[in-house]
Amino acid sequence: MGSNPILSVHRSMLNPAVSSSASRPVRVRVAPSPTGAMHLGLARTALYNWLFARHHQGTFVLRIDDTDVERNLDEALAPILRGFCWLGIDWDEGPQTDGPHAPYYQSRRTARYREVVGQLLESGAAYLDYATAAETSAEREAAIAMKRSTRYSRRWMADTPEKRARFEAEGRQAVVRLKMPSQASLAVDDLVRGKVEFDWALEQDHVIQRADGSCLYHLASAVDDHDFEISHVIRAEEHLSNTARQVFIFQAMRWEVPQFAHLPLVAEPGSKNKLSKRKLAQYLRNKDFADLVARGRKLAESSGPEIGPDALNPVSVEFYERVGFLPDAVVNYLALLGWALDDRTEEFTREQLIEAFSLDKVNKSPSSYDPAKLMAFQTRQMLALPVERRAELAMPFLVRAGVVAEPESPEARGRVERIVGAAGDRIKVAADILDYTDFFTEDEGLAYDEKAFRKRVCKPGAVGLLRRLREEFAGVREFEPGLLEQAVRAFVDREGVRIGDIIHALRVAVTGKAVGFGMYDTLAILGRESTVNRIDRAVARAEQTKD
RNA sequence: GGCCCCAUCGUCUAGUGGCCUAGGACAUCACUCUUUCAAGGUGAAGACACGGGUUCGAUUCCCGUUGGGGCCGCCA
Repeated sequence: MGSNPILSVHRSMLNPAVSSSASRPVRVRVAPSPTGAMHLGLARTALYNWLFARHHQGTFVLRIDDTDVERNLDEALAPILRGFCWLGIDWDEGPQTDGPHAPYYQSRRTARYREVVGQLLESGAAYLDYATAAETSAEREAAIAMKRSTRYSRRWMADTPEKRARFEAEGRQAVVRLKMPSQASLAVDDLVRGKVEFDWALEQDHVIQRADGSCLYHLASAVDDHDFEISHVIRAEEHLSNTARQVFIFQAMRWEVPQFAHLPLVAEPGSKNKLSKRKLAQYLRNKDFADLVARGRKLAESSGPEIGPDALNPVSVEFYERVGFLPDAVVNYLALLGWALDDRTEEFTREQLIEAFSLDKVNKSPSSYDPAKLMAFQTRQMLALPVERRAELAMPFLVRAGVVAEPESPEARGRVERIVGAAGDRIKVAADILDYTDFFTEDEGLAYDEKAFRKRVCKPGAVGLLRRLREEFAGVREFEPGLLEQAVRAFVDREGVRIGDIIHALRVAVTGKAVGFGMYDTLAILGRESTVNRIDRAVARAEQTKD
């Protein structure tokens, strides 16, 4: 049908694309419903809205879509607000800050919604419907079974006072439905997708108000977008099919329709399905995702039960905060998940992002969340931080794990700085410090990797070398990496062995493990006393196991 | 099933008719450095879903096919 140019010209004349010609001040919003956790996808949508607002010196509104009042608002909202704060996405109007259109909670705007419902009813754009929920769902199922359109039959529509009286005599209660047009179509000029068309006849007569007078999402959303003077509705693609019925409300009310921009979905690792909080078990099959989750588990082990399930789920923003990601790294990664400036720029500060961001460079196809790539941004930014700062970020994890006492001593601080310095990019997120708590354990409590111990320390000749090296260490002027290296090199020369012949045994003796940081850094962190003690202990242990 | 959307390396992407023997990043692999593990250095492999048009010329425009996704609630 689109192949006939005359027809399409004709059609587009009948149905001019919806677009606001008047340039209004930029006002955007993100409208989370309080579900108790901030989904990564919401974070990305919020970020794009925020960047768009900041780029255009517009206003970023945070509105709480809590028309479904079953949940405890405060409890469910706090983690979401916290997510915004942590990411550094600040809102100009919304909870706490308020603003000219307060309140920004849908649950407190019901009077206004009812007013609009009244007007819609009056103009004939909506009608009273007396079907029960059971009746409509039975009808819908029958339609599906017969492979017919599931559009509501309007069988219980009360379009005359008589019908209304009759239904009410039956004890029925009315909901309010939108009366969708039965012909023509709507073309929406989407800022990322271009022209999108909807056939009105296929649109459902959506319920906008329940029998108890409470209003539903589509109505509330349209009313708020109008009342809050939202100029651009930037939201996820899952809302694309909702657009027609919302535009219908705008048009019925003769309101100026905002511009729409539908963002590609944030998809699962390695698939195009919508990323979901509930599919954690499945995502664990992805190695990079599993690595992330492992960090959360490690953290939970070390710091006890105050950590809830959302904090352990990388689909939720809270996870990244908990395990010590840098918010800027997450923001940088998320910005690039569905948007790119050019063929090479990947690192952006917030300011650069604001400067560079535009909707016309947003992609159309879903983008899979890739934990490995996020980690690359994180590692890069982490390593760019001075060692003092990284130590500062790591410290709370050690305190919570109970290996550093509070208030921390200058000695502890110095030691953590040395550990962080020696660890280099092995500490990618702040919680990774938890891999190195052995530096804080008592010498007597050091556990050994048994396999490594046998291979390295129980090796013939190793014990003798360790004994003599211990004496060497006892005499080193200062336990400092450079001097330690000199001492060890001199030692192996004297012994006529290669450095590899002793260093592995030494590593296992003092750390219990086969792998670790640079040997001299390790020794310097441990200090003379621990080094000597640990060698003694390992030597004794090796001699015992020999028998 | 209906409607809507989408389609470049494994992943994120550049590309808007000739600059493309398709560029970058992450991941992968190899080599190198090395006291281990990382990191670093060097290099390699790796994509325009398919079929028709339009055009002197298609990754790029059009149509179709296939594939993927979203929505079809008295949820948001």
